[in-house]
Amino acid sequence: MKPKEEFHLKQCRQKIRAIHDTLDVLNGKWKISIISCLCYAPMRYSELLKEVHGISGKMLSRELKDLEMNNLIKRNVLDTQPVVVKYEITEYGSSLKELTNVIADWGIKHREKIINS
Amino acid sequence: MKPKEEFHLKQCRQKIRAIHDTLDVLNGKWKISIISCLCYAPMRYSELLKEVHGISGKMLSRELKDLEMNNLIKRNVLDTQPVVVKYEITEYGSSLKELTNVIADWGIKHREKIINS
DNA sequence: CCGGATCCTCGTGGATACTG
DNA sequence: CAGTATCCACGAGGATCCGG
Repeated sequence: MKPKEEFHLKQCRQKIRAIHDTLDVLNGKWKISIISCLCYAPMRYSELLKEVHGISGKMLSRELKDLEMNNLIKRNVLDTQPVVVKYEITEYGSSLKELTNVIADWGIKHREKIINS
Repeated sequence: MKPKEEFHLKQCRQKIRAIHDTLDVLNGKWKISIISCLCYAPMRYSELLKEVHGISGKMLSRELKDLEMNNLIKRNVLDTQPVVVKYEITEYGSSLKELTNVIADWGIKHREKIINS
């Protein structure tokens, strides 16, 4: 193998490892949507349940717990009656905003392509 | 609700729909890695099996079939003995390159953050 | 070498009912 | 309102063997 190819291959492997690292944190089909949603505004549990279309209550609470563990979102319990819980994105979580934008942009293009074919 | 908030909410919903569209095509934990790999060079089945670390043969062939159906990659059977099969990225598939870069970049940052904490 | 077929396991995820 | 608990179905995904 030529040195140049070998270099490319090394880059490729590093990239795959990095992608795997990201997907470990954002696994499942909901987490990116939740992050994207909370990038716009803090939201309550019930609001997320409506906005993230198709998610069930169990999955939402599970995913929220995961995201909180990874310090991507923050859970705020407001001291009211009845209880109100607000989820908001952390500073670290907002570093994912570009990622969500790129994914959403491609989705829009893809949808157009499907419709036109 | 104020008009401005309502506008934001609309944007948010559209974005979530777009994200879902993308994830429908790139579901599972392997497709993005495969795409990223083929962005570097066309590869054979057995090469991908080594490069995409952890994937099993069954999953690889299944994912490749999915990606081919969505016109993101192309399967080339070379007329040799024994048979050689090369997978390469299509023009449409290469429109995902930016996406893979952004995901990989975040993965690298995230790994650094984990190590430093 | 490139997979397909088969069998098996386990996690994902929905539905529903229930608690504070 | 904001979840938890339980039950259940289904598909993801691994292991292994087989065929062109």
